[in-house]
Amino acid sequence: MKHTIRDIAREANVSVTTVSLILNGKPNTVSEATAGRIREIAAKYNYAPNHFAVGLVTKKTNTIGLILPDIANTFFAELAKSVDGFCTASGYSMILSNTNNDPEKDLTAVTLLVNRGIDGLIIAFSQDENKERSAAFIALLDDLGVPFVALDSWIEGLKCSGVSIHHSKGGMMATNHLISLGHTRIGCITGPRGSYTAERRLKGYIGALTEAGIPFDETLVAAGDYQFDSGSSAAHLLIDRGVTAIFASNDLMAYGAYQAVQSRGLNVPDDVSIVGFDDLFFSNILQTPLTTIHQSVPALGQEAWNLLYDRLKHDGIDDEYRQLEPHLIIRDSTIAPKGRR
Amino acid sequence: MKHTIRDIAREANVSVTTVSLILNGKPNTVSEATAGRIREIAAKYNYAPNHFAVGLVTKKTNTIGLILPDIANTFFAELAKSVDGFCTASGYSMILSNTNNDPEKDLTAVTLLVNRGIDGLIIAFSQDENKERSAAFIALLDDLGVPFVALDSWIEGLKCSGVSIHHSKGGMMATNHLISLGHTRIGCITGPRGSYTAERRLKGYIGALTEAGIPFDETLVAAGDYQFDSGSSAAHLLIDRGVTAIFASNDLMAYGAYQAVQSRGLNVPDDVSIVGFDDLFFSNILQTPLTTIHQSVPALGQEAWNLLYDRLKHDGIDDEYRQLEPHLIIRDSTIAPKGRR
DNA sequence: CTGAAAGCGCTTACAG
DNA sequence: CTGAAAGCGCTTACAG
Repeated sequence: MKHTIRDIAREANVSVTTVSLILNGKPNTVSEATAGRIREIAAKYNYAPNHFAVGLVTKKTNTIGLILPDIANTFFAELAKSVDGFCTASGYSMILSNTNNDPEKDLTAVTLLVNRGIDGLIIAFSQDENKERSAAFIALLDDLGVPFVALDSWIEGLKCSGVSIHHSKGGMMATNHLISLGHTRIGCITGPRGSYTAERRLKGYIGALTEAGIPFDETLVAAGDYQFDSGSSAAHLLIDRGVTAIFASNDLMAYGAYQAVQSRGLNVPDDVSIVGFDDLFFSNILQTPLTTIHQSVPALGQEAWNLLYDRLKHDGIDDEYRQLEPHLIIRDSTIAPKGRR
Repeated sequence: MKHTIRDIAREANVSVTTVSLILNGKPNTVSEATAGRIREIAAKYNYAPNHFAVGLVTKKTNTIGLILPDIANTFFAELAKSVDGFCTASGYSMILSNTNNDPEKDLTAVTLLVNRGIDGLIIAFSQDENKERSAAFIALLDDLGVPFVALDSWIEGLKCSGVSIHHSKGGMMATNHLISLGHTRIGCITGPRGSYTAERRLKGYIGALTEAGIPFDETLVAAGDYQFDSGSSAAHLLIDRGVTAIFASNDLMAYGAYQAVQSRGLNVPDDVSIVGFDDLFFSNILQTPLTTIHQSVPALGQEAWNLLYDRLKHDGIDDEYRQLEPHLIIRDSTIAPKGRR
C-alpha cells in the first residue's frame, strides 16, 4: 500500500504542512522532536512523494530529455551512458528519444518531451538539409520554455548553448597528419552533405590542404552518410581517382574504406592510408588499428550536462558554445606514400 | 504561453468536462458542431494536457523504465533502440537507467523509477552472484505494484515474464559446429561465472561435447567477464592448453581471442577456429569475419515490449517465459583442424 | 511553533 | 446534449 503525506501527518499528529516542510528540508521552526518523529514515520513506510502531485505544484520534474539520432551507434550510445551517469548523480532521470536520424522526429520528440514535462533537454540533432524545416524547428525551440543544449551538432541560427568537438580542427589535424607523411593526393569521405558536422570536418580538410599549398581538388571529395556501406563505395570512387590516402569523416566509414581497399586486393596502409574520426572502441582492435581523431565522449557528455544543469538551476545565463579539443591518435593505418618511404 | 483545458473551454463556450470528453475520445453525446469547434481551438493552441494533472488523476504515466547493465555495449544499445521504437509507436516514453553492471544499482534504479511513477519496467539484470542480494531484489520486485519483464537475463526464483535467446541452445549450436568440423579439443571462454547467461551458454557447450562423446575437460574452460580484455587473456590460457578451437560466450571476447591468437603469430582460423555469440555488427566487417550465434535483437526488444504491453493493458495475465531461437552464422573464423583438412 | 486553506490542471461520477 | 463539483496528492503563502 502506497502512503501519502496525509497518512504520515495523521500518524505523527501534525499537519501535512509540517510534514512537507520537514521532508523537503524547507526552512521551518518545527521542534526537533516533532521533526524526528516525522522522519521516522516516513522512513518506516518508505514514503516517497507522489511525483505527479509534486510536479503539478512545483512545475519541476527532475527529468531531462535526451534526443539522439541513433542510439545503436556506438558514439551516441557512449554519449547516452555519460549523460545518464551525470543525471543520476544529480538526482535527475533521463528520458531517451531516438530519432533514427529523421529530422521530422526531432520536432515531434521535442514537443512530446516538453508536454510530458521535462525540466531541460539535450539534443543531438539529426542531419537536415531542409532549410525551411530548420527554420520551423528553431522557432519551436525558441519559445520552448525549457532550457536546452545542442550536443555534437548545430543548426544555423539557433539560440542556445551547445558543445561539440572542434569538428573543423579535427578534420584539419587528420589531413595535416596525412600531408606530413608526404601524401598529396588525399581523398575525403564526407558525412551527409549540408549537415553541420560533415561540412565542418570537410572545411578542416580543405583548410589543411590550402595551408600546405596543395590545390583543392573537388573530385577527391566523395559524399557518404556516416554509415559503413557509404564509406566503402566512396572509397572505391576515390581509389579509382588515384588517391594514396583517405580522410574518412567518421570511423564507421573508415571501416568501409578498409573493406573497399581489401576487396581490390590492396592493403591498408601500404597502398592506401586511412584516417578516421571518432575513435570508437573498435578502431583499436582492428587487425590494422585505425589512425583517427579521438573525441572524448565522456567529456562531451559532461559538458552538455554542466551547461544544462547551470541553466536548470539559474535563470538568464548567457548562451555558451564550447568546442572540445580533438586529439590525433596515430596507429597503423597511415604511412608515407609508396615513393617516399 | 501554455494553454490549459480551461482556456480551451472558455473560448469554446463549454465546460471543461465537455472539452475533456472530446479531446480524450471518451463516450459522449456532444454535438458534432461543438466537438469540431473544440478540436479546432485545441489544435490552434497546440493544446496538450498537463502530464502531471493527468497522471495525478489517472495514475497512468504512459512511461516505462528500461534498466540496462551497459548502454555503451552494442548489444544493449540496439536493444534500447528496439524497445524505444515500440514504446514511441504505442505512445509511451522510455526512461533509461544504466547500472554499469552494478547489481546494487539495479535495486536503486527500480525503486527510483517506481517512485517517479512508471507504468511498467523492462529489466536486463546485472550479473550477480550474491544470493542474498538476489533474494532481497526478488522480494522488492514481488511487491512492486507495476508489471515488469525480465530481458536477456534472469534471476533464479523470480516471478515475472521474461524473454531471452535460448542461451544453452546457442552454446550447443556453436559447439556442435566446431565438433562437426572435426575439432575435439575445444576451449570455452565463459561470461562471469555464476551469472545466468554465462552458465546457460556453458551448459550448452558441455551438452554438445557430451552428446558427441567428447569427454568434458574442466581445464578447457576459462572464465571471462564478457569484456574484450578477458577474452584475450582467456584465449592465451586455452591456447597454452592446446585447443584447436574456441567457443567465446560473446563476440567481444571473441575479438579478444583473435588478438591473443594474432599476438602469438598464429592465425584465425588456420591455427585456431573461433565462434562467438551475439553477432554484433562488427563481427561481419572484421578482416576475418566471425562465425557466431546470431541473436535477433529487434525480436528480443519486440517480445519484451509485447509481454509488458499486454500486462500494462490487462490485469492478471499469467507469467510467460519466451526463449528465442538462436541462429548459427558461419563465416570465416572456423575451419577444420589441421590434421583433417 | 504549527495548521487551515487555496490552488496546481486535469478526469469522472453524477445531476439535470 | 451539457455542466458543477469533487478529488487526485502535493506545496506554499498566510494566519495565528
